[in-house]
Amino acid sequence: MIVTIKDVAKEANVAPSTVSRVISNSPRISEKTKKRVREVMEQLGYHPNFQARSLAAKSTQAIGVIMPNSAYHAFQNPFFPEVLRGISTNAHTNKYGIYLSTGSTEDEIFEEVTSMVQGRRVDGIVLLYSRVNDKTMKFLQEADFPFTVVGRPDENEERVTYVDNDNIFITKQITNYLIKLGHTNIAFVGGSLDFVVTIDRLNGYKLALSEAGIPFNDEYLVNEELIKENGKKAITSLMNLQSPPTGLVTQDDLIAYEIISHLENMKIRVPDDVSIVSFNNLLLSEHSKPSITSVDIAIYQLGYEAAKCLIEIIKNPDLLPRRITIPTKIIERKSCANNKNISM
Amino acid sequence: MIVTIKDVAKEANVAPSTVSRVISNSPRISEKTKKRVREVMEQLGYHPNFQARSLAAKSTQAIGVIMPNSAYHAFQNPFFPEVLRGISTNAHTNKYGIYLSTGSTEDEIFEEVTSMVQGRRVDGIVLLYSRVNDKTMKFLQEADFPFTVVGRPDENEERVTYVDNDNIFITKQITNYLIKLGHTNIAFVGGSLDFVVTIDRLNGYKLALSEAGIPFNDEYLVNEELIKENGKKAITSLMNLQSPPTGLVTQDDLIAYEIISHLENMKIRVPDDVSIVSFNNLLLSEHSKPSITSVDIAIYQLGYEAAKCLIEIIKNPDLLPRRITIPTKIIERKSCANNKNISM
DNA sequence: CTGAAAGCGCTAACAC
DNA sequence: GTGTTAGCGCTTTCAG
Repeated sequence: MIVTIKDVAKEANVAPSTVSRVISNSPRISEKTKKRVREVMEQLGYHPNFQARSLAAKSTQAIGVIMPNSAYHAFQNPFFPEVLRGISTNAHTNKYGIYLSTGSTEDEIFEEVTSMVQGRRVDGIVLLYSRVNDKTMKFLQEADFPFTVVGRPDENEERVTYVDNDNIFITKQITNYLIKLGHTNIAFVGGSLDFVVTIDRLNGYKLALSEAGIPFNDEYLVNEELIKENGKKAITSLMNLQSPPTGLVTQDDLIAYEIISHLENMKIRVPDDVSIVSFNNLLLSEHSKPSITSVDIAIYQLGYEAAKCLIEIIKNPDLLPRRITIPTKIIERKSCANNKNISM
Repeated sequence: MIVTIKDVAKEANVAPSTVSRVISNSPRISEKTKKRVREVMEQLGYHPNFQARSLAAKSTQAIGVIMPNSAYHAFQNPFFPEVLRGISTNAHTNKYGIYLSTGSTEDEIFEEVTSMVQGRRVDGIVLLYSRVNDKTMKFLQEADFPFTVVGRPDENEERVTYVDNDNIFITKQITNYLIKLGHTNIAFVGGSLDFVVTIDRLNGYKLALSEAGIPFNDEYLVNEELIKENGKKAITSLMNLQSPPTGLVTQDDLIAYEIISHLENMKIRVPDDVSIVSFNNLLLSEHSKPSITSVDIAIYQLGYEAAKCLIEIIKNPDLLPRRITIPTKIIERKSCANNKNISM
């Protein structure tokens, strides 16, 4: 019923190894026999068995993608499909399949990764997040297993290959943009400081402030999670500060929309009263009211390069680690205005 | 370096077959030896090799998820991460992995599916779309390979297991909602008629019209793709009809946002001048201006059930095909109003 | 209750 | 250029 390499070999009057070589298109086989074997394969409807091939060749032709499925990384966020699309496009052109893992907790992720690695389910792994002191990443390093990460690793930066934006720089830029519009009371809305991306962006923000001689005020630090839990409360308390912010640096357009909605409920207008800048430049941000000034971080590219580097490493494990920086672009729209209070 | 079942066997003074039985928790092994073997496994850091197991047992413990990566299925749409989350949650609790395939064209998808099936990469497949006359689905049926689909199959409905909303009914309902508000000029914005979901929803829409005695006008049929390509043009020509619509039934909140944005540019107010209803109930739709009345189709559930049914079929191939209908809910918000022209 | 041994379908030396 | 053969690591009869 199942047609194997032996059946093909018999039918084509060659040895199984010859068929195997035809499959891998070995140059040591004459075009004539290649042609004949391929015809038989076609005729018999032969398809190589991945498991058997993996077992014998010790390569699975699949890469694992670790995608945190947590409250932190809101799943309704288009970030993930977009990176995935990048990864899968590259993987596919290199004939690699994608094995997806979505753990909810750190332990679950760790468990899945170890079993993927030890059980040889995949040839390499791309990590879609970078958190401080991550045992999964440590495990991967210690096991010397091929992996790349989307984001900057917390530790051993020089020893892992990763793809990232220059988050410090770009956040400094976008904060400067607000400063140049006359804003000095600028809040930073970000995710957990367990994630390196948050740390980097916060540093960029602080850098811009300090270069402009604006003191850092930690009342202006808002945790994204608080907004997701109870946005109204979080925004209310922010705007009820003695000197409420007139500018907001947000990490994600989705959060920006939500904040704007709450502000409007409080009769605070964007951009008239408060200016807001954000990241990710979702398609939608062009059409929202107001349209949002957002940093395009080239999500697709991030995924594409991460897969590309990973496959290079798989093919040549001695490759030196490297950092790929994906350029970003500030897309200026209508969510920012000059600070009205500038003369105060 | 790699610890195999033999190493464990030697260390525990049993035969490899015994270790194998311990792994599958065979009742024929005494608790005593189970315990001992497990200790050795732990101590040696043993992890079973998936490939070898698959090859010998002819089961991969992985399900394939086919996700069309096309312009039609805008990838920035949160639909996919959300179904995926449902699928992966269920798969994971059943100890199945997820193998992802994202083809861009019909042929690419077909190619990937055949190779997944014939190459025994997966034990079953969930199809994340249903299109008219789909050769991939036909192939799966003919090969008698376990699969489920999210959406209603075009053909052989009674012979495949699928998970869907009652799209005809719910679209009729939501159209009725508009009719009850006094709208008679109601446009339908939908995707390609190659997709069964579009066909069903269009039928629901037509049903509502006909029951209300409103003639169907095909000038009110707008193709979603046109909006994605050139929304401005599409909306302009719709609103410049002799009698422009005062109500809109849209297939996706994302499209709704975009339409609203174009309408506002034309100084047409939502909901004052035009009412709009939509599907998917994205998180965001609560915060958009105006907030959108949308059908919650329980995307997560759709995925969860599709995976559940698939795994049941894999475990018991003789199971009869069945249809799972996931209930929907209309979430009323602020994008609709009574028709001002009602007295005209 | 446990062991021995024969594969699963393929690849990769090693021959010739 | 092509064939022979010995595994890859596991499961599964069949014995005992």
